[in-house]
Amino acid sequence: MTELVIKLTQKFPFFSKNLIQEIAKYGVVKNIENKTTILTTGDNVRMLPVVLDGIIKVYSIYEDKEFLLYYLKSSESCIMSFSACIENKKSEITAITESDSTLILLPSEKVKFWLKKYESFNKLFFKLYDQRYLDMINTLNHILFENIENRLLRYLYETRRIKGTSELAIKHREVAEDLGTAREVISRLLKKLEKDKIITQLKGGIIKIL
Amino acid sequence: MTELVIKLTQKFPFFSKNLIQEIAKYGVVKNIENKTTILTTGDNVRMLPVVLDGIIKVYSIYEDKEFLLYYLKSSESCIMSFSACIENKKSEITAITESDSTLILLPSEKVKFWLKKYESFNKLFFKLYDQRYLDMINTLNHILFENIENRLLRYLYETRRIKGTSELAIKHREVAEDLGTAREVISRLLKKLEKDKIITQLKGGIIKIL
DNA sequence: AAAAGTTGGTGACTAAAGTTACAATTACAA
DNA sequence: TTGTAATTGTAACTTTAGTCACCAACTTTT
Repeated sequence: MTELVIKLTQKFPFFSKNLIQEIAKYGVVKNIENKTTILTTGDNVRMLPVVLDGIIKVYSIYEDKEFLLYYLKSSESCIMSFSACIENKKSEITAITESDSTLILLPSEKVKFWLKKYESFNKLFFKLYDQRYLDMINTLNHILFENIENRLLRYLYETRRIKGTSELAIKHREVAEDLGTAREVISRLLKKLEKDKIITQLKGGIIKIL
Repeated sequence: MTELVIKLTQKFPFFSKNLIQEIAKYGVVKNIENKTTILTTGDNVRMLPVVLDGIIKVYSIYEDKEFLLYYLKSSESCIMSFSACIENKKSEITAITESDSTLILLPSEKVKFWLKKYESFNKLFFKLYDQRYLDMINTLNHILFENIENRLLRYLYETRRIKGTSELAIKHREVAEDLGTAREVISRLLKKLEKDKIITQLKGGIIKIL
């Protein structure tokens, strides 16, 4: 049993031996370093990326304005790439690694085939769609009915959860883009959160959640 | 060939004869009159509604505040009911008929079964998820980066498209709820659009798009 | 037809967040 | 280390939209 098979089995315990074998055979493993763009709006998607290790940030871009849609973690795939991939459409999103990551790229033809052949594979994507859609409904409600301060707090807590650390090395500018607002607004609010003893800002541009 | 089979064949030309037969056999057709709630947040979903005729409005409700997620038209189904249905979860949405409508209710067990057995059935739901997700990304960008006036215009044009008429019988209060804003704001803006000769407001609460 | 409820119109006010403009600080490279 | 670029801080201002208060018009109920 190769290392890849072992890893795939760990990450996808609900996949059958056969499916794992096929994925290992046709998938292309790639190590990608932090802050690398793996997909941009408009790209043709011929291979579906699935995350083995690392974190990937998925953005929508609308008239030059970014907005964070979701993070991809280990064992997850990007539903927007999935749909672009199986329908031969162009990518509607931009994906950037947020840590050194390992992906496995699955050829779109095989993805379509596995979708028919393996129920567990099929189910995974329905599940991802569902999660992402519910998530989107929440995001939408937050944008509509909550003020930015709460959205910022939510963002900080969520980022801590995803990254697994309370010390977030992230620029104000980036936070602003992720939330679809202006840098000044974030600087102001972070100062306020500091005053309220919810965070501290260490030197080196690190936001520490208390 | 029964009337139902004929109708199903029209609405779902990509479904096989067998699938159509099964749907006709196990589906329950319901005629539902305008403004009827067919599903509320928290309901158990044991039957998946698929629209044969009519229009259905699907809402999310967040702390008493409604927000229009999408309209369902003929040949469409509600992905949120779908996911609730196949995973035995409770509904996260509220659905209300916007015209006298005909639905066919599919038992969740059969839905799960058809999903495996019929590729065309499986594909339909992936397609719906995809459409709805892309739609959501757009909505999100509009909320974040456009002012309410534009969002209102978009809403009016979209409603005209869905309803197939330029004379929309809709209350200001309802428009406000759909867009997640306040009634006064809508009244003010509709007056402005009237001044700008983009709409007129007829008596009886009808908004006519020019 | 009078009363009660619903809907729409509007001015005045408030709050929130986006913008401008620039200063201060920190990081980085020559 | 010194100059340059990137990042952060902040005050003042503007804009947008949400809120309040109230009235008028229209509808429905009694």
